Amino acid sequence: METAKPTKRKRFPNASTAGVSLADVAAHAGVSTATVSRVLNGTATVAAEAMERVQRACRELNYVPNGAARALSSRRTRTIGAVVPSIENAGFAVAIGALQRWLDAEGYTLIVASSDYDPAAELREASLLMSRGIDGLLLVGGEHHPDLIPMLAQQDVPFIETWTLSDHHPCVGFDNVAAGRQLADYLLDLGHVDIGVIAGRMRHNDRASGRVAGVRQALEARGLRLPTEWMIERPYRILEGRLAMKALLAAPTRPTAVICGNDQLAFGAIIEARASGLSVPADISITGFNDLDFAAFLDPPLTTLSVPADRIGIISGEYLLGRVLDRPVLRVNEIETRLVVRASAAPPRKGNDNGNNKGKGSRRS
Amino acid sequence: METAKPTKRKRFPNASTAGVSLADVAAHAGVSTATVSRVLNGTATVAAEAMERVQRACRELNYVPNGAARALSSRRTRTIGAVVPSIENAGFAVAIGALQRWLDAEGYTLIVASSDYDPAAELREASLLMSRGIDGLLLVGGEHHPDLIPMLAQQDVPFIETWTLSDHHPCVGFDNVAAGRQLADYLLDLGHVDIGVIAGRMRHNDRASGRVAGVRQALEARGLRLPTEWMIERPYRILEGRLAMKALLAAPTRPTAVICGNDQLAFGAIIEARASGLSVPADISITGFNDLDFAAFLDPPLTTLSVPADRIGIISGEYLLGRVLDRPVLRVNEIETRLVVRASAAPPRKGNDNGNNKGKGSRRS
DNA sequence: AGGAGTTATGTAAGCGCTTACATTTTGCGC
DNA sequence: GCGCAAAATGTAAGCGCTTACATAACTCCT
Repeated sequence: METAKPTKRKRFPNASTAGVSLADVAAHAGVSTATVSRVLNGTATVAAEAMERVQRACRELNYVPNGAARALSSRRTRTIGAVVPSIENAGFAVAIGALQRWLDAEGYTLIVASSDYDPAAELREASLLMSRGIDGLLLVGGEHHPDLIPMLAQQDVPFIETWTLSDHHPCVGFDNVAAGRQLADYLLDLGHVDIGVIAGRMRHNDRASGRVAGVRQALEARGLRLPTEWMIERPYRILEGRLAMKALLAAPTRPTAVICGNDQLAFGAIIEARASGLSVPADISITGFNDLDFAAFLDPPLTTLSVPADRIGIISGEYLLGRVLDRPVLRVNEIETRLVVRASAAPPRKGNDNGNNKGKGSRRS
Repeated sequence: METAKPTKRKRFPNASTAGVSLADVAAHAGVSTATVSRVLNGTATVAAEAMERVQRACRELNYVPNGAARALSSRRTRTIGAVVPSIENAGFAVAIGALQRWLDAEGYTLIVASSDYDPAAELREASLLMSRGIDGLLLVGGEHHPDLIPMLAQQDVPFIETWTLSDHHPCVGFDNVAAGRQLADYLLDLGHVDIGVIAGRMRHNDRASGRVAGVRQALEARGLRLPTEWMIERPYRILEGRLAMKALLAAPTRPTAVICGNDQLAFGAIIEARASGLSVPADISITGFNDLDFAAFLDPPLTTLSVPADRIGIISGEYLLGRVLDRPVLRVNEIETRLVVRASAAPPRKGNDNGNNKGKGSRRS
């Protein structure tokens, strides 16, 4: 046991060697592997003639670099991760699309995972992304599993919270409470006092919750409140918007205006209102959120709050790569939302005959 | 020079050692790194007691594996790549979403890149994905840059062409020509003879071209043809659908039915038709393609061809991982499309007064 | 107790690339 | 030509993990 014999073993005796390695390029070009690496990465001055020989060798050999080797030795993957609540949500898709294009131009790759609005899933996905190796991580919102941020700190992975503003963490977004307030104030200024809300799922969704809180604030500032039966939560889908509006119209009294958590819910709400014989916005005003692609084309064209989701994507990329590459970055990046007034909201009908007169007294604070 | 002195150098003297390595876990658990690896990957029998010690060590040390090291040594990245024409295209988004969820359940990661319908960009993106390391690649359609397939073969990367059927390559999809023919036959059976087409961009888009070819075949089988001025190409966006319909309505004679390349174009076409004073489908029938989320909610609800995009994603995953893991796979995977008849198409009005009587003779072959 | 076979575990090579440090080459001034 | 400084290039360690092969431990049978 103490005199273990030195042995010579072959590693991977049957392994395929189809790939061209950096060493092959170096031999072909007549330089060291270090010089090949320098040429490929632009990390040092290389004589023009040697550079040309290396580049020709890469072309002639059809060299494809091994990213895992590069990541392992450089301790950088040149990959950014993003965990979003739902990939199919168009707002996130726009931001992700913009981020992916921006990163592409910077020579970086984006990996996207989804959490289905569940903080435990977000933690799990983030952990998986980190074990695959990411140089930075985009998160959505400000509410996470308690182990997530410490884990990112331990692994030294820069992150940014999007669609929200934060007192402590890097962020790009807007004040969701103010956004909700803005929509409610717009309807209140039109003369509405009976305002309902169709929100997305709010559990673990601080953005949706914040906007509803903003609506409540605006109402309370005018001595009004949001009754329980006018507060509906539904997943962000057209059909769910229909079902939510159906529930609102079935309430003992009806609102004259409805603030929807996004444009898909608003689309469904409009369809259901009209199917119920109501005219939009004459009988009931409806607003959306996000100004998705189809919003302008609805009948009537949707009044909605526009969020430049592509800016969120790009600023996230700038922040994360700024951190990776030690560039100066802003911790807080506020973007502008914009109320896009189209035709789905109007002053309430005077002399309503839809049961509102009966409920008006009970909604004053 | 001949007597080079042996030197001892420190690698990364200032490197941060924040990460816990497999060696740390091994030391903590009192086993070799090989045993830790065996436990984590389930690649060999390990005594229950040792396994428990390893798992506890991972938990106590918050061990996060280094994916690059794993990929380099195992020659597997456990990552699948996908190059799609446009990430924001909802049909592709559904397929990608389904693939991503399926791969996630298999412990694999998906990286998505976009080509903007450009074969040169597709080649570039595929090459980048390969240098990052992918175990398989999803492609869209059957038309590619000539260097792409040979490069995949050289790198030994399994691939699959989606949304198409192929005589030579792995594929999952449907016959695009037959799909176009089916839509045209449906309208012809309703009695239409004056049929226009609003297609997506067809250059390097064999799917769109195939469907238009199918429309032409159906017309020609009945002694009809598709006039040049009724063949419009537009990017897949709602606004473009409006512009295309505007062009069709400005033609000397108008079609009584329009086949749109996807539901977004159809949406825009419906809006423009109605803005022009036409009733859909009474004055002009319109069909879409893909049965996107909003199709059923349009006014009138859209008649469209439904493609199970999620099936495309999942079957792609099964095929690619089957290849990676040496499971039996089918080269050709045909999926069913389905004509979803809603309310946007109807028999043509009798005794049309929109100029069609004048053009009828010139469209007979 | 010894031998054979099976199971469990350890050793050490190496996956492909990067880069700190060492060495060589080049250019310039005297 | 020599000396010095700067530029260019080479050497070799090692990033963290996997796994082929070697060795040790265990079990069963005679």
